[in-house]
Amino acid sequence: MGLAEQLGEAMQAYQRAVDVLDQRAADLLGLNRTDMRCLELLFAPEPPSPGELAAAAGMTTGGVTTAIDRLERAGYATRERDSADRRRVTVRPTEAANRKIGAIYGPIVTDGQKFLRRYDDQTLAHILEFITHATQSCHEHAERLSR
Amino acid sequence: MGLAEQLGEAMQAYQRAVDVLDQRAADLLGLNRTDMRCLELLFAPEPPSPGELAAAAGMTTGGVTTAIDRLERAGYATRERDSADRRRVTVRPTEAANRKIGAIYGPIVTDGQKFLRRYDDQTLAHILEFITHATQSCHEHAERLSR
DNA sequence: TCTGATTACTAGATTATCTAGGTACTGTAC
DNA sequence: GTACAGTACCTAGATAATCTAGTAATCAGA
Repeated sequence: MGLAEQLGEAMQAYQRAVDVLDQRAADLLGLNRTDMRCLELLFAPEPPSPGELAAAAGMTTGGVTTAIDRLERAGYATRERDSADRRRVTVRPTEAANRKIGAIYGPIVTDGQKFLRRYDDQTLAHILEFITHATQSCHEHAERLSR
Repeated sequence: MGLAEQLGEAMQAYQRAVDVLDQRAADLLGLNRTDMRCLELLFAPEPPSPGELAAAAGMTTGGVTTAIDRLERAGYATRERDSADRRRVTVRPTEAANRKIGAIYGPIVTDGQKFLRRYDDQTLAHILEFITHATQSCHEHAERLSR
């Protein structure tokens, strides 16, 4: 089996591991997986509206409304009405959510950063390039599957 | 921002992208996310028992039983009773599940393999090493969070 | 051969999610 | 400015998923 093929399998194994970890994180936060997933999506570069969240999470807007209700009640998210278009709402993670998520995932990130010190800049650039490509690829294929 | 830090953010973005993709895949298979998650876990090196599946998926055995029922009914999994210990059951993905999952994720893997051709073996080895480490790290931290 | 532990399953209660429709707001055409 | 179509989010009731608690079958050790 070639290295590229091994890497394919490794990516799958990585996904399974992340999934188990996310479950533990959800347990700790007292959230079900759907709410956890919504919460993670709130950390995207632009905080989404409920509608965008519904599209990204593959839920109905009604379902998202109650999910946000739960996140808000648990203190992990806030709604903010858009002043320009008062129909629109922006959902943001709270500082508490930031902190708790940081406490859970932070050590893993730190671990990773430490591990990465063994590589030179060119190798790092290549890894970054690969992950970025994989991300782009996921977006494209998600798009493909939507049609 | 250093390369290692950028990579940290890239990994997060990657997770979000995978999540959206998984949702589309679940839609196509006609499964909810929990059942999809169980199905993915069936592709682990050793096909799990319902109990192991429950532990990995963070569900109760009762919940897993009905999830497997649905997967079986949909033709994606089969139960097989252990002949040595007749209390135990092994849950396996079916050929149909293999095929459908392949049809969905295969093109992405192919894409990735193609992209990887630009790297020499040493770089590939480093990327593989990084992903393997990240996987190991997830396992360890999931363990940490369980206590 | 008991006894206690383990494994998976079941029934009823709880919780989450969807469907369908409502309300509030926006922008456009008249 | 008024009516209208479109958009964004939310709500109520129905459906579906999940858990809690308890059961049956099997196993391993005294």
